[in-house]
Amino acid sequence: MIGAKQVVQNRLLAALPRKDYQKLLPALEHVALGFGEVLYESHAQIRHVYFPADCFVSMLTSVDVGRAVEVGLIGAEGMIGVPMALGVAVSPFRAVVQGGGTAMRMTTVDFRRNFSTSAALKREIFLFTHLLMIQIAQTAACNRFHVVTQRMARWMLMTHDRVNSNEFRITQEFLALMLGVRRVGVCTAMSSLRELKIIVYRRGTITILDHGGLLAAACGCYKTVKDIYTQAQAQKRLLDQPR
Amino acid sequence: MIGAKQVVQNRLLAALPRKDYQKLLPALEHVALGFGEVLYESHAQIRHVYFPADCFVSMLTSVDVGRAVEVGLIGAEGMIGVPMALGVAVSPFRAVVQGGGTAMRMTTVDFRRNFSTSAALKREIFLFTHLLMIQIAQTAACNRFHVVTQRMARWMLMTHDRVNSNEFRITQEFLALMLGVRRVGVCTAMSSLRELKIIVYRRGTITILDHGGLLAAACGCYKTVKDIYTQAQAQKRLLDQPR
DNA sequence: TAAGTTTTGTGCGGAACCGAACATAATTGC
DNA sequence: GCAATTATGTTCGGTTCCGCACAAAACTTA
Repeated sequence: MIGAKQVVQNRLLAALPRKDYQKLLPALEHVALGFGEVLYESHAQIRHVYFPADCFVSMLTSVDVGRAVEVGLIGAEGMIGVPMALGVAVSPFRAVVQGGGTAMRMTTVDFRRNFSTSAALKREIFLFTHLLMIQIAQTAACNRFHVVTQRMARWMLMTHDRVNSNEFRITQEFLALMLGVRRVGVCTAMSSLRELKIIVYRRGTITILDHGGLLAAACGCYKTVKDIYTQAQAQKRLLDQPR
Repeated sequence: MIGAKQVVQNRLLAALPRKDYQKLLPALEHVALGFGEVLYESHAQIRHVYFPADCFVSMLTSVDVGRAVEVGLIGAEGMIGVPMALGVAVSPFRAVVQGGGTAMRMTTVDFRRNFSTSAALKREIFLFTHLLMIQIAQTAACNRFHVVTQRMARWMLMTHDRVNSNEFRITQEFLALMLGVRRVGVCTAMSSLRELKIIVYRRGTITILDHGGLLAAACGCYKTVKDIYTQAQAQKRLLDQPR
């Protein structure tokens, strides 16, 4: 079981050279994160950075009072606490655990020390920061142009990539909060996908039946961001080879 | 005239200690940027980073084909080419000069060298990267929740801050492209602000009459982001004092 | 001054979504 | 099994914005 955890661990850490990773290990703490857990409140001090293993986390920006929308979704491919890499210890976003699971975490103090002494860690985290920025910007455009069904399908695909399963737990109410729409809108969109036999669902559990159909139902924003992530990984492997 | 340019120059560079700035100077080139000039195409190689003096630049993200929306607006407070600071030499966004003027620029080669050897420059640029990320995320939320008039008023306020004038040139057509709406929508929104005596305009020129009124017409997103920028500046001054 | 170009204004039917309220179904706790 | 709770489904009037088309006004150029 411990061995298994080592295998499915955070990909950002996994990409580090063994030496750099060994140096980090003493500062890393294994934690279990439950659904709905709030890692950062908006504008609050960051105490730990998190490297998701098999959980994933929503980054939310709020406007006015009470209204919020998801601007980023981070799983095993990244880190929660990107501002720390930019020298800021305050999170501008609310970070909420969307899918429960485990993660490695590190205190900000440990992070600062390790970050400044590991060029490989810097490289990985800066690249991820760049990718996160692209994801957020694409979400901005997506929110402007695409209808609920498309955006919801995109959300399901992004989630699918992060849970590595065709099934995941989420209520319409919660999904509506992420997309910043009424639950009624999600309800309508979900039944339309069900009629097309793209998904099935019952009380808090969604199952993807037709991945291709879901891709077709989603806007291009999913593919756009995914391709950029994939490309970045490919280029990294290319860089790693000669060494 | 040369002296005047030195005074109104880019605030990010102005915040550097004299020593760091002197080191940069030989690599900096003064350039004039005209309205509509494209500094980066989306997904294209970055050749220079730009430090706006009295011009400002829109960052655009596109979806599908032909449809795009502004996700960030950068003036003298920042730099164009943030990905370079994250080790990426490709711009994910299209960068278009929105208000003509002058800027300092530096080749990517020079930037890489100077960036790695100036802790102060790093600190400034990383902080700005953080702020830009917040601006983009706020735009994502704004695009989701706020109506055209509010978003347009926000755009005018952001532009006002960057041109330091109550008057600036922009056509409804162009403004519609930035906000990702029809020109008709901008037309309606602008006439409603005119009726309220908040602005006047004629053929490509907008004049702000009532700044407070414009603030009230805009959504909170303007103030939210502006306050974070201001706060970051204040904290920097605080840090600088003891030295 | 006249013609051409650019910019701004208006009208219309339709689609998507909102707020609010209420109805039904599945699950949990007693 | 029954009540309470949670989740999903449906309806309705109203608002905002869309695509499209066309008209009017302002500025430029010959």
